[in-house]
Amino acid sequence: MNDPDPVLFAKALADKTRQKIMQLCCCTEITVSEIVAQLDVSQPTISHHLACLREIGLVETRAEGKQTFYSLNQERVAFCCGQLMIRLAPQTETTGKLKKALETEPVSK
Amino acid sequence: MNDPDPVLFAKALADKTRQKIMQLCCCTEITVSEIVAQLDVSQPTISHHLACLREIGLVETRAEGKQTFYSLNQERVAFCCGQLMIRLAPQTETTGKLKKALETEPVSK
DNA sequence: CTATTAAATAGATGTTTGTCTATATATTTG
DNA sequence: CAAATATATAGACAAACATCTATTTAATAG
Repeated sequence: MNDPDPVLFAKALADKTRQKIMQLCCCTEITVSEIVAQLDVSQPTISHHLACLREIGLVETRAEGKQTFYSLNQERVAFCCGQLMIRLAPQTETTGKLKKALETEPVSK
Repeated sequence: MNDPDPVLFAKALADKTRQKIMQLCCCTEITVSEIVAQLDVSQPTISHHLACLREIGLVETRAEGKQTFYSLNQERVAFCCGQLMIRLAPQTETTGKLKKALETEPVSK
């Protein structure tokens, strides 16, 4: 999947519920029901937010029987945050260090 | 000004016109008129977006006669992008390197 | 002091978005 | 196959938002 537009990426993060979901599936796979159980919104709303995140490749999906496991694509999130930093704060020391770090790690993932 | 909420920060970036404005005032001071001249939206709309960005401290202002010069607070933008990365992509190599870079520079700035 | 120019504010309007309920789809179980 | 369970989709609706025009405020120029 190609790199998301910086505006679309920001839009994806611009909601409290979605950021919570991202944190929940950040370091582990999690099912929709488990997310629903932890947040105070309906199951269709969670599914809707997951669809948003999936559309721009921020979460990945693994079906297993009735359940669907979601997990955050942390590499992509980190990359997009880095792109925002480079685009919108090119002259800071922080950004300089980030760029240098990315160079020394030629990894695209 | 205290650190902006990660959701509010993302919301501020979640608009094409605002990201363009941020790029225009990223590396130089610029007046409202100059921004208006470069983007295809009305002056009040630009002023409105600048007010959004100012509210959460992403731009700074300097009045001079009739004109108001805006400039992006790149340090703050970089910091907030870094916070997002750390929050939402804590386990990536990129994030690890960013954190390390931030430690070796104890500056809070 | 009046006219002009720069920017901000007010109010209106159409679009986007987050949420809900209801329903559909798909998988497993009995 | 029928019931139960997990998730997705459809449609409705209200709140938030991006934009515009009109107007106000503030500063300079004549």
